[in-house]
Amino acid sequence: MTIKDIARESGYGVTTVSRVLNGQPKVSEKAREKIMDVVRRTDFHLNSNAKRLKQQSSTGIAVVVKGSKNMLFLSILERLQSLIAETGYAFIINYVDEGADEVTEARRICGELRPEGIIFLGGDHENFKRSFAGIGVPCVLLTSSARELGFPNLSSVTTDDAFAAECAIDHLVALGHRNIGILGGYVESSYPAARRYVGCVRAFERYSISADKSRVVAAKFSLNDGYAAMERLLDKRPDITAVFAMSDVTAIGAIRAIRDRGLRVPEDISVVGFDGIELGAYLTPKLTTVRQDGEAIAARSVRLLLDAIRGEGGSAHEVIPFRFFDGESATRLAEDA
Amino acid sequence: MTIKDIARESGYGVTTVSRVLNGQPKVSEKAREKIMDVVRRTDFHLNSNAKRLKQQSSTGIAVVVKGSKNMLFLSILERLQSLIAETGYAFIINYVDEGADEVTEARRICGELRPEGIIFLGGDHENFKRSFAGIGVPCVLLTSSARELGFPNLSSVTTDDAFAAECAIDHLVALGHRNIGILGGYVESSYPAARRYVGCVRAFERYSISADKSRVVAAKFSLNDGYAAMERLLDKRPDITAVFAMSDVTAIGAIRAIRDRGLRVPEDISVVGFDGIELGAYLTPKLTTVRQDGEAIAARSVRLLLDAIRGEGGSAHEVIPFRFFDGESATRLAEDA
DNA sequence: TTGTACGCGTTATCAA
DNA sequence: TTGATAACGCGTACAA
Repeated sequence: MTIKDIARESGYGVTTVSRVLNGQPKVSEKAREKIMDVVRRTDFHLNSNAKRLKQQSSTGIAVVVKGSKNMLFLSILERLQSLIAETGYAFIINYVDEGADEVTEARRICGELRPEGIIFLGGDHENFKRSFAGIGVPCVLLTSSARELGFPNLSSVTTDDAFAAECAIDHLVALGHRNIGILGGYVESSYPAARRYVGCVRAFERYSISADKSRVVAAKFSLNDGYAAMERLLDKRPDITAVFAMSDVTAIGAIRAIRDRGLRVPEDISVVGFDGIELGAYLTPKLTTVRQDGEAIAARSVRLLLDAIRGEGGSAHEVIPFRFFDGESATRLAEDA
Repeated sequence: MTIKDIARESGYGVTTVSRVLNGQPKVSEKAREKIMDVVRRTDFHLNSNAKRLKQQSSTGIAVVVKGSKNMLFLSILERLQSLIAETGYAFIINYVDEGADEVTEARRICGELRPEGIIFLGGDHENFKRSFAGIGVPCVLLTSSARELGFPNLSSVTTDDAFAAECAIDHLVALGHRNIGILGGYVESSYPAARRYVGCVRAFERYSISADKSRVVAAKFSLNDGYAAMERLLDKRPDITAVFAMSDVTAIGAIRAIRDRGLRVPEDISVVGFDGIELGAYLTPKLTTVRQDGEAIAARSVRLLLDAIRGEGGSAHEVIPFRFFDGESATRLAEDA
């Protein structure tokens, strides 16, 4: 069943059928009705491969997700999909492992699927430096600033990670904590993790707290990595009274580890997370955290990408405001501690 | 940049280039090397639109997800994506709201994107009865049996929902509970919810417990719906001592609601969930639940779909075993209660 | 082993 | 307002 069949069936030519199907003007009402009639009767749909081949356009918008355990990504992803669905683009999703090279993967996708644009949900700057030059379509990197990468076709939307982390540490210090552990992402490969670490150090310096490496343990943003990292931290520094986890899932894993050691949260160890996933407010204690505005991040990034696809405006690097959420998982340090 | 350019550049014809690019035999080693050389140098990729147009094939495998709040779906989705990635198909994802018509949506997708097959993650039998006949490609429905729908191109992979729910109730009864509330999905539109309810009733009958409708509250599978449903249940039946929630996220929402009323879990109210999401074991108390084998569900469904796409084997309806996970959120009914 | 030429289904151009 | 026809880039009969 092709446009030719519809043409024959309706008594019109293929051009007219094409016009009707694409809602173009310059078609008589009579022709439109007659053709739509046949189309409906036969449940005909345009072949998008042929259409895109002809129009030199492509499959849709590809999303490359790095690290699927991160619940913030999941909520952003959901938002992205509904925003992209509204535009009529297909939504092609690809998960890559946290250790994988998302940019090389994106190049492969570009070659095979020819997306109009790519959204990177998480990404390693090193990979971008090494391979991004080969990518021609507009891209947006989320939760990691690409400003200093300086690619003309790469925008980014982020939270001010350093400042947000600083706020988290501020909060803990204000509660009397000075012996604070950090469960981080991998600072070398994760730009947000690096920024958050910078924020921590900045706060420590302000309070003249030594930024002791022995209180920092790297962890992927997942429940079990948070758990394992917290165990290591407790082994190395049983004296800590508070922990800042660079993602909420890490924090949740950490809380489980703390409890499995027979300690309480927040009485024995205060925990502050990062992300502000919906789940946090359902936990007991409610997770104290820095809330990234996933909705806004998704909305802005789609906006930037669509503008870039339309050729309007070059690359932009936006910073979305965060909010500190004062939950119950961090409390004042007991006087006698 | 097309294969013509590569042909010209390499001094060979398009056929040879095409053969090399598709790894076909009947090409001299010299030609292969020379051509691959040019391909690499120019970073050339085949145009998938043209390729698929020619091969009458399509975009990839579409996945229609109904109800994105369900964390079990998320883990299945992740698994699906990596399995499908291995096959070389593109992975096209579409979320539809829990109230929406996923089958009509799938028909739209079929028309526009021409996927080779469709995986439905959740779905309403009514929608399938009404509109599925228009879909020609092989499909698999997950977490809801399509056996009685009887479509030749619709397979399904499920858990034995009725039996699993029965086990959950058994567990509660064994702990001494007889006044058990149910936080369910919408029985009219969700087949798994209906099956789970059947299992509950079956268990109640065995123990001569009245299956009182006043102890049943419908809820979508999300945190806030679980919360709201539990509030309604507590209003209607403050005398319940245990709750069976038809999904883990519902259970987590319910636990928050119970605690916000000043009650304890499990001391005052025992809670059993359903799904067995990874998170459950990180909560305090650890969630007692029925664990669906998401990994196996994903693996089997991809297998079934690929077989069907290759024209091997018709529709099949598989049931994946579940395991009861005895956590800490359900405990023995206090004697004096 | 290699090349020529055609057609996949659509849209764009141009003439009617 | 309409229609014939030429691309779009690829795979593949068929010929060499």
